[in-house]
Formats: sequence, C-alpha cells, structure tokens
Amino acid sequence: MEFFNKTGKVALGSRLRMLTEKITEDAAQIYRLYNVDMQPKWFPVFYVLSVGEEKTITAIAKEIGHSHPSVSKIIGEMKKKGLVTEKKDKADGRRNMVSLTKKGLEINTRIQDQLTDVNTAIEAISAQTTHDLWKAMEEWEYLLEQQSLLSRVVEAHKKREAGNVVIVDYQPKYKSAFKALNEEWIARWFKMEAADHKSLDHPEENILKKGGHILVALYNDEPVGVCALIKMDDPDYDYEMAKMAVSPKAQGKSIGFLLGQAIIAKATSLGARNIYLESNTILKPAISLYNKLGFKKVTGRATPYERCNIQMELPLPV
Amino acid sequence: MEFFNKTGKVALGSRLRMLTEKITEDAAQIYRLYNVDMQPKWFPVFYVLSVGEEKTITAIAKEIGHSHPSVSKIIGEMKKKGLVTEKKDKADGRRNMVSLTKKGLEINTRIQDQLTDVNTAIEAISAQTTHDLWKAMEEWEYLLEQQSLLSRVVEAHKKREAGNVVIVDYQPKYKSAFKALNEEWIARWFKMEAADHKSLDHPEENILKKGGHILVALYNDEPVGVCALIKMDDPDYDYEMAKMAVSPKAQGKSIGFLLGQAIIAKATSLGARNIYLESNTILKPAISLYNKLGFKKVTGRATPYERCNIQMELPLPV
DNA sequence: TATATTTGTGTAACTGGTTACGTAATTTAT
DNA sequence: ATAAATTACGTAACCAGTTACACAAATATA
Repeated sequence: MEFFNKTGKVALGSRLRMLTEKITEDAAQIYRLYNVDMQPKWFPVFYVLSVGEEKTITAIAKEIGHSHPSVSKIIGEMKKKGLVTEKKDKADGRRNMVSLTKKGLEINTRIQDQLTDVNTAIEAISAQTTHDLWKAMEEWEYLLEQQSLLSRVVEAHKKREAGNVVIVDYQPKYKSAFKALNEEWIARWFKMEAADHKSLDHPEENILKKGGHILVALYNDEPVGVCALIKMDDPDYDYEMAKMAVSPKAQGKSIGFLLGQAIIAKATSLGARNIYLESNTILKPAISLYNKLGFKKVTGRATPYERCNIQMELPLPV
Repeated sequence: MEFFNKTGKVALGSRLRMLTEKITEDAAQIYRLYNVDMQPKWFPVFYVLSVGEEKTITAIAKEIGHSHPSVSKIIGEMKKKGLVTEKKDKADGRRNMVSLTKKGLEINTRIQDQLTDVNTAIEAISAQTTHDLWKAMEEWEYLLEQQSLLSRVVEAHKKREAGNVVIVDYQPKYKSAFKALNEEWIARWFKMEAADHKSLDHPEENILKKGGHILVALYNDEPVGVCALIKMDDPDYDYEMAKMAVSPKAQGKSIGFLLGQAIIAKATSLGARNIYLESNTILKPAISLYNKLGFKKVTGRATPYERCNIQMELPLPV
C-alpha cells in the first residue's frame, strides 16, 4: 500500500488490519479447497481440543487468548456441525466440558495435510523476505506486554513537552507568580503560616539577599513552576530546597523534576555539601519526586513549619 | 502468546488479528489522552483530507484501500461531529465532494503533536526489535500481491502430492486400468474408434511388442494415470506419445506432467530424435500440458483418428 | 438517438471479534 | 452456617470492517 508510505508508522494499526484481513480471507478459501467443513476462526479452538482432552470454555478461551463469549459462540457453531460435544461436569455444575466428537477427530486427521501445505507456503514466503514477520510480531507482543503503546506515547509526550520547558533565574517580574503558585498548593492542602508570608511576600530580602536562589520554569514564556534554594545557618546543612510549586495546569511535563534537577545543579555549582528539605507525607507525588531526585529521609530536626512531618536530605558529591 | 509457539505459523492470521486489536485499542485511548474528539478508524480518511482538497467518497476509499461503504459510514460520523462537509458536484451529479470544515482543519493542527509522539513511541519500540515489523509487512503485502496465499498453498499441495506419485513400467495387471482410464475420457469427449479398440484391448501386441512402451502413474499403489510411447514407422518421427489418460479423481497432483516428463525421458534413453503427438484443441488442459512439456504445433500429416485436429512434435537433444 | 454499460453512492445485512450484564454454582471469610 | 466474593458461562448489544444490492447519473455503443 502506497498510502502507508505517506502516513508513516502512525497508521501501523490500519496496516496490520488490512494484512490480517487479506490473510484470513484466503484461509477460508483454503479450507474449502481441501473440502474441510471448517471456518478459519474455529481453528484455535479446534487446535486445543485436537489432543483429545475435555476442556472448559474458559480454559480454552484463556489458552487461545480470546474472550470466553467468543469461544462460547464458536463452540455453539462447531456443535451444530457435529464436531464437538458438551457435557456438564458432575463435580462442578458450572463447568461445560467440551471435547471433539468422532467426526471432529476424523477431520483432525484429514486436516493435517492441509496444515503442512499452508505451513510450507508460509515458510516459502518468509524465505523470500529479509524481515521476519513472525519474529517481529513476537517481539512486538513482548514489548507491548512490558509497557503498553499508550504509556510509551505518554512518555514520548512528556519528553517532548519537557523540551519546551526552560528553567531560568528569578527576576522581579516573577515575584507575583512565585507567591501565587505557592499559595495555590499551600492553601489547598494546609494553611498559610507566618514563615510562608515572610518568604513569599519578600523573596528578595528573605531569600536572595541571604545567599539563596530562586529558579523559575517557563512554558511558552509563562512561569508555571518555581523553586527556591535557601541558605541555611546550620553546621550540618548548607542549603534548603523549599517553596517548590508547579501549576496544576502544567502537569505531565516533568516540570517538578526539571526544577529539582536545576536546583541540585545550582547547589553543586555553589559548592554545597548537601541539600535539606521539609515536606508532608500527604503530598505523595512530591515525596516520590524527592525520592527520584535522590533525597533520603532524616529525623530529629526542629522546624518552624507546622505542616512538616518529614525531613529529607541529599548529600552532594564533593 | 505462548499458544502460537505451539500452533506454528498456520495461525499467522489469528496472531496478526490479536496484535492489531491490541494496538488499535491503545490508539483510541491515545486520542482521548490528547483530548482530540476523533476515532482511530477515522484517521486514514482524515489524513487524506488533511491537505485541504475536496475528494469524492470513492477516491478516498481507493486511496486508503477501504471499501466505499466504509468510507461512506466514516464520513457520516465525521459529519455529525462537524469535521467534514459534503456537497454535490455540479458537473457530475453522482459525486459527493467531501472536505474538512474549519473545525476539522483546526483539529488537524492540534493533532500534529500527538502524531509525532505516537511516531516517537513506535520508533522507540522498533529500535528495540531485531526484526522490523513495518518492513516485514511491506514485504508480505508485496509478495501476496504477486501471488495470493491461496495459490501458494495450492502449489505446495501439488508439489507434495506429486511426491506421492510414482511412475512405473507397464505390467499385465494394469491392462484393465490402461483401457478404463482411456475409455473414460475418449467416450466423454468423442467416441471410441477402431484404432482405439485395437491398442486398448491388446496393448502387449499392438504397442509393447512393436517396440513401444507404456508408463503407469500410481497414487497409493493405485493406477491413476497412463501414457504410451508408440514406435512409429516413419522417416520423420521415431515415437508417438499417445493414450495419455489421467483419472479425474486424481487431479491437482501434476500427474499428466509427471507422465509426460517420464515419457520424454524414456524416449531420450531410447535414443529418439523426436516425439510426435495428435490431439484435439477442445482438450484445452491437454494442449497446455503439451506446450508446457515443450511440444510445438506442426501441420500436414495424415492420421487414422477422426478426433485429431492438431499435431505436435518435440525435438529431443541428441 | 436510444440503449447498454460503467461509475458514484447509500443502505442493509453479515462477520468475527469485543464488552456489559445476568445468573447459577462454588469457594472464602466471618 | 451464613454472607460475600469469585468463577463459569450464556445472551445481548456493539464495533469496524465487509459484501450484496439498488438506484441515479454519466458515458459508451449500436
């Protein structure tokens, strides 16, 4: 199909569907050719029964990877043709035990030649290709089981969006954003405390002039995330990471992660030995972000914030 | 799927279907994720319209490889969502000219990011495989266009069946089969002539003792085909190939071809310079078989058979 | 110029699968 | 021992495609 060269691989599904259709179409004719009164769609069911054992509907469904109603329907059709029999399991009244009839088993022997012929034909085609369709499908099945296409697309999306985010140093014009973004989440989860007002209303005086830094994440030139690195007056810790806030509207762009990385880089460039932070365990995404950034829990420090119930630190390489 | 390792490639269709389904399922969710009010199945139609041109239903169907009713339905659905408009072609009243509306074009621009993300995700998967699914599909499409799976299976069938056929020299126990097989087709198409009775009733006297040969094709030890090589008393020709008959029940096993080849080999081993034959053009499969064996038409020889209206010869390498 | 054929389209019915739902039998938990 | 959860299965409705058919418009042919 010329068409698929234009669309590119986004039309993978469509292309697969068409190839599928072409092949199953021929399959039906092949059964007719060999004078076997069977439909291609019965094949998987027929195959698992061909060893002669009784099986339940759901067991068959699971084995061939169909839904159970699909198997149920197929069994109904095969029964009408006299290929299978059903009988209730005495031990378990829910189970419907299905097995091939004598006629079914007879068809099974007759069908063998057909199967070898089809196999030879398919192998002959495969031999003419440089790319192995069968193995490629196996690989795709495996990879999609590891991680769905959907979640891979989400990942690609995030990565691309993250590329549109730039982290810049604080400027006076971001003052209102710095306050607003923080107030948004603090008010939502807790209540504003005195220490909050102090640093949010006057960041220049209370953070920057004291040797701290503020970074701003811009998305389309719009400030959507902020984070501060506050100089600490403490023998154990050099800097505190605090006042991190990301707009809920800008979620899914890894902005928190990017800000965190930038803050760590900033601290490192300032020669810090470590970074300290305070948070609350009800902020689950935040805690997991801190973990991802490498912070580890520590205990036993005093804090001016009521909402703090967890403290973490990140030692930096010297 | 474990299952497919057991069935082997005969379940190629089933396996393709399942992979298709898994992928299109995710596709639907991806549209939802990007907040695009579109269905995956619309994509091919949407794509061909996205350049902005008006197109007819059938033109779209042809381009994307669907049936026209499929496109007709999709257009109906897209129209309901306000993505396309239809308008009758003034020049040709049958044509229904379809194009994207402003809303459709707007979605087209919005969708671009999604397409790149999907593409990145698919490319990322491809990069992890050692067998290229996309290219493999392309090869299969090409090869199936050259020759359908069905006809390839027929070929494999023939080849296998031909392997079960053995060509042996005449023995007295095949006398009745030699007559019966020939009588069957002669009576069907023409009527038995005096010369027929002579050679069919007494093959030993009239063919073998005069320096001729008879070969018999056995399928499961059953004689299903015969052919005679009759010594000619003629300055131009050494042998005549005649009395070739194959049971209709044993068709599709290339028995005629195998008999013909064996007869040619026999003549060659006898040092013949050429082989001559007589036939009738209403026996189309026979004539095409003779052509396949290398016989060429000749003209202007007398013949004792009323039914003969074509004569052929095959020069043999010296 | 009249008639036959081809072309463009829509509708209906089918196909091979699915999910949703209901029900009965069995198993688990309290 | 009873209630709750799980399991096996069938039925119904849906979905994304198909083929079959009908019909009108356009084109080719006699």
